[in-house]
Amino acid sequence: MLHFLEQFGCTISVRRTHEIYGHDQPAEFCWRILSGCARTVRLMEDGRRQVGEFLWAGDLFGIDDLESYYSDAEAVTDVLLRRYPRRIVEAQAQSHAALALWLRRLALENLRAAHRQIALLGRKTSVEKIASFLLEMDRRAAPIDGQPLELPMSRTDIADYLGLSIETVCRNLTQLQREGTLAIMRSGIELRNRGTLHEIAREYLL
Amino acid sequence: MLHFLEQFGCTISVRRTHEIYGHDQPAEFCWRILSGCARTVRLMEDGRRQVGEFLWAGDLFGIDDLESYYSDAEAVTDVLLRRYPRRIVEAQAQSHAALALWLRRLALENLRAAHRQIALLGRKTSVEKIASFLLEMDRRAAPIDGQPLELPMSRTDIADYLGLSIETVCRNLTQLQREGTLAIMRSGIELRNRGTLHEIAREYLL
DNA sequence: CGATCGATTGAGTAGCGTCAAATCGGGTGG
DNA sequence: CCACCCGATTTGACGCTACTCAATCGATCG
Repeated sequence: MLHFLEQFGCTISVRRTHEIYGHDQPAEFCWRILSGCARTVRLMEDGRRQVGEFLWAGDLFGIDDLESYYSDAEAVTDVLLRRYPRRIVEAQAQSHAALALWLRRLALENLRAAHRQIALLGRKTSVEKIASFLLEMDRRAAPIDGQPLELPMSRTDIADYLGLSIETVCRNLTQLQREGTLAIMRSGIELRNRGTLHEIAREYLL
Repeated sequence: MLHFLEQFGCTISVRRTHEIYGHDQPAEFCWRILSGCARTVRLMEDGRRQVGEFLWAGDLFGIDDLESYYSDAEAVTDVLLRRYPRRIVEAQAQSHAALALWLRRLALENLRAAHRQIALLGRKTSVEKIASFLLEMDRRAAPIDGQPLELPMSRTDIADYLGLSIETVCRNLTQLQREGTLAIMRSGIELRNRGTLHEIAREYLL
C-alpha cells in the first residue's frame, strides 16, 4: 500500500512547536513520520488543552479524520514527514477491499488506544497516570536498551495528555525518583524498576 | 449490508443489568439494538469502573473489537438484540470494498466520539461534564419532543461514564435544577434551557 | 553575563471524593 | 389498601487529591 502511494508522496519538514495541520481544515492529506515526534491537540476557547496522542517515527496520522481534521497536529521535535493525498488513498480504497480493511484496522487500533486512554482519564489517580504514561512511552518511543527513556515532549504536554497540571506531573516524577523507581536525567528518564511501575499503573487490559 | 446479513442474524433478549458479552471472550458476534439501552464497561481489579459508551436502538456494537472484546457489554434496560456472526461480516469485507469502507466509517465515527470523550474527561469540570452529557443524551436517545428526556441509566452509570462520583452527579443536577436550567422528574429530566446547557458544556468542536 | 524558558518546589486552597445519614419510590405481602 | 422493605437517590459533613499562585532553580543562548 505505502509502496504504491510513494509516487504521490512528498517529504516535508516541520520545526518543533509548529503546526502540521489545523482542526478546521479539510482533511486533504495524511502523513507518516519519518523521524521526530508529533502530537495531536484539542483546545478549548479558554485555553484548556488536551493532547490526544503522541506520534512517533513510522506512525501514520490524519487518516482517521472524516471531512476535516478534528484536532490540530503539531511537531513536538523537528520532524521529517512524508505527506500523501488522501484523495488517492480513499479512491483506491473504493475498489481495493484489502486497502479498505487495512484502513479499518488502523482505525480499530487507534480506537482501542482511545478507550484505554478514556479509562485512564476517567478513573486513574495521578501517580497511576504517570506510571501508565512512562510504560506506554517505554513501549512506543523505541527506547535504546539500557539508555534512559527519551521524552521529547515538555511537562506541559505530558500534563495535557494525562489531564493533570504540570506541577502534579513534576511532583509525581520526583516522588517516584525518591522511591528509586526511576531517575530523572537531562537526557530523559531512566526506568529503574518497571515491575513497580506496572504495579502502580494497574493496567488490567493489554 | 444489514439486509444481506439478516439471514444469519438471530434475535436475543437480555434482561437489564445482565451481561451481553465479556471482555475476554473471542469477538465472534456483533450486535444491533432493536430496543432498549446498553452500555460498555471496563473494570479495574479494585472495582473502579469506566463506562465506555451508551448504546441505543439502531446502534451496532461489538464490531470494533479485534480478536477479543475489550470491554464488557451489559444491558441497561431490558434489550432486544439482533446478533450477527462476525465471521460472515469479515469474510464478506475481504471481497467487498464497499462493506470494508462502511466498517471503517463506523470505526471512524466511534473514534471521533472517543476523542471528544477524552477531551471531556481530561479537561472539563464536573458541571461541564454533566451539561455535555445531558446534551449528548438529548441528541442520541431519540427524545419525544416536549417530553422530559428519559435517562434509563442509573446515577452510578452516569458517574462512571463521566469519571465522577455518584454524589457529584447528584449535586450538580440539583444545582442545575435550582437555577431553573432543568427539572428532575420521576420519568426523566426536562431540559428547560438548552442554551444555558450549551454555554456550560463548552462544546467547542462539533 | 543577563535574559529567557522550562522544570521544580513550596504554600495555600478548592473541587471533588468519601463516609454516613436521610429521603424517596416502587414492589411485596398481609 | 396499607405497612414494610429494599435499592436508588439525595443531602450533609468532612477530608484529601490535585490545582493555583508564586518563587526558585537550571539550562541554554545571544
